[in-house]
Amino acid sequence: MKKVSLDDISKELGVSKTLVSFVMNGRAKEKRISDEMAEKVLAKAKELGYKADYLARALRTGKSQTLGLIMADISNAFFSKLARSIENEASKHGYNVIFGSSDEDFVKSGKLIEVFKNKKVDGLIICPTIGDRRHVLKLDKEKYPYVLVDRYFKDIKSNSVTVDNYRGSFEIVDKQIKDGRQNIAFVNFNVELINMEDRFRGYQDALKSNGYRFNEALVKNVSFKAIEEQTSQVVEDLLASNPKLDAIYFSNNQLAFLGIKYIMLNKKESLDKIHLASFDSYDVMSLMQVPISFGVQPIDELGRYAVQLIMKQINIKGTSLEQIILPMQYAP
Amino acid sequence: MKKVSLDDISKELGVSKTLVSFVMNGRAKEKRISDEMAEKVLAKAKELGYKADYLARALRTGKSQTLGLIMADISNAFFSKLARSIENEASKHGYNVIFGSSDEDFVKSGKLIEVFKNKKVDGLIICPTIGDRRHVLKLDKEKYPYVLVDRYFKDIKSNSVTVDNYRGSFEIVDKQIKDGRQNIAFVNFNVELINMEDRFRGYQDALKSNGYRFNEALVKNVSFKAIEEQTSQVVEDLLASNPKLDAIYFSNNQLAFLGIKYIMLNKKESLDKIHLASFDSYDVMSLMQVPISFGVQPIDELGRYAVQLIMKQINIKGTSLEQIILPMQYAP
DNA sequence: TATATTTGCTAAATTGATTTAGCAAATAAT
DNA sequence: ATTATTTGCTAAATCAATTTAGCAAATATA
Repeated sequence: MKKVSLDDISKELGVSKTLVSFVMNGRAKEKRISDEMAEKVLAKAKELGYKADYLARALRTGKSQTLGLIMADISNAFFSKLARSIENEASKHGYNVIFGSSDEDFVKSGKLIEVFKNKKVDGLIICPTIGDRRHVLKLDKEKYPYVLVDRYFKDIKSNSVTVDNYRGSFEIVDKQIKDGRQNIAFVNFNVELINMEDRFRGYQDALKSNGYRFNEALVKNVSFKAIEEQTSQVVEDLLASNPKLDAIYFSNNQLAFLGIKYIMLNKKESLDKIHLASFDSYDVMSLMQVPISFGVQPIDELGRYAVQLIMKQINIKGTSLEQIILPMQYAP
Repeated sequence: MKKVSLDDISKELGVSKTLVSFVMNGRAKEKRISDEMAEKVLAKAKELGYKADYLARALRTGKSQTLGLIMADISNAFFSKLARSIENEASKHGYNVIFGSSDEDFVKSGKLIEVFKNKKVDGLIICPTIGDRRHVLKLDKEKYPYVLVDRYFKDIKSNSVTVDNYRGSFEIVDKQIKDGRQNIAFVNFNVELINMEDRFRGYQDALKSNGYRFNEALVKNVSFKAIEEQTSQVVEDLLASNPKLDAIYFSNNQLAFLGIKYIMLNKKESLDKIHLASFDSYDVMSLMQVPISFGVQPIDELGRYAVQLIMKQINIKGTSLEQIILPMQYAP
């Protein structure tokens, strides 16, 4: 007793559904439909509570008014905020968002891409892992609209929105040095993400530009799959084998959280001598009674620009690709 | 050069697409299609890289293999974890999730419900606000599959998965009292959410069962729209006007976070005398150097059961409605 | 007055699947 | 040998829109 179709309206009015369709799509003038007829149609549509069926329209037009969003893990604060920003901006354009988490696993993301394409999303917003390189190349070849967020590939020209990971990381480490820290450890993800690489370079160059030598022993890599145990292990190692250590810099919020957790529960006393830093943060970080400095990512803009780029790509054919790099913000 | 349709396969093999469709849906036996023909079809489908078009299928069958998820705000830790759990479970059933945030605003959620229905999601998972009552009733009338999560309506029989807010709240306050706190303030949302009400009742009854009298002046309500300023204000008031105050109990994670934030930045010294409690938590809460006790919600189960209920509703007609109430877990 | 143009509208194809109803031919039963 | 059943397959309708091509009637132009 629910669904009202174009047919229902056209039959009630004794006109063709072509006409109704034109009116409903605001093409009445263009298709020179008389004003009175257009009004009658609109009135009847309102009366019957007509809503165009997205699926039917999408099938015919190939446009679903839906974006696909693929991130490592929506339950991570960074990504969930990003998702919200993307949702908001998409909504302004009349779009909804269908999402999936890849857990930094390109097999998962590959499947998600295929399914989303098959569900005819009008564009994909992807936080890719290294392994997504071939998926991205495929999208390029197919000319499927997509935007990379937070990460990108140096040698693939894509639409992308990222923060200036190198600069941000440099500033954070530089500040540590200016504040007098001499032995700064770096805890990074071992996934070969371009942004992780850039953060590493920022760390190295900040040392170099201050005349410090790079010490291999102070750099630790942690695997995403065993992030909790390995972060603990790595922090334990750093504390145990570097008596002069006076700072630990974590390359993202998860690592920082786990590192802090380990220290708070096991080596709280070490905080007297050791300062902490994190590229990325959680809201609560500033409230923790821990000596920590951190970067703040412009997540809102990240999402907003991502949607804006994908919208251009979708709506304007022949739009050129853009790489947007946003500056970091800082705290304490 | 991309899309391979049933027609393509049927033409290449010189058979009807009916046959191809049957084979692709695993109904070859049932439709007594010869084994060799079935094999030929499958081989050709593989060769051409055929993937059924979800939209076309959805249009015909009315099933989109997509769930609609409506929550207050996906960027909130509670909801983003819930979303992830829902995503995981949905994926096991071959479903994707399209989401939207309502900001506790029933106009927004109403629109989201309409759009998602129009996009033919097979079921809705909703964290409703009070105002969603009529939306839920409408869904009932239309027999549209939905599940309420985290919140429900006492007088509407729905599928729902919630935690035992009353019991959880009671336990938290009871523990405060057992630990010697005598003047326990309660900071709550002023939205008339059933779970907020239940938490309030739990607070009241814990006081009563311990022979304490309920003190109106210790209960403060905060509006969702001005949550940050009001929480600060309310905490300031409580501290200022109740010299005997020895505990503040926040009814959810956001309030607790903002309350802690205010105290840490403005009234840190008060923490000597005052203990904090929160119904709900953030991961980091246990690491904050703050005297706090909190409940831990079984978010994973919340999401898992929600999807399981909606799947039953979708797949088995005449399934009866279930109300699942999960026990809380606790920390410190 | 004859031709051209504009106005207002419609039939039918299309999108890509699912599904109902049913047709020949082959096999089985009587 | 005749009827009944089974086997293997297909045509066409359907889902609900969009869009192309085009038809009469009314008006304008020559």
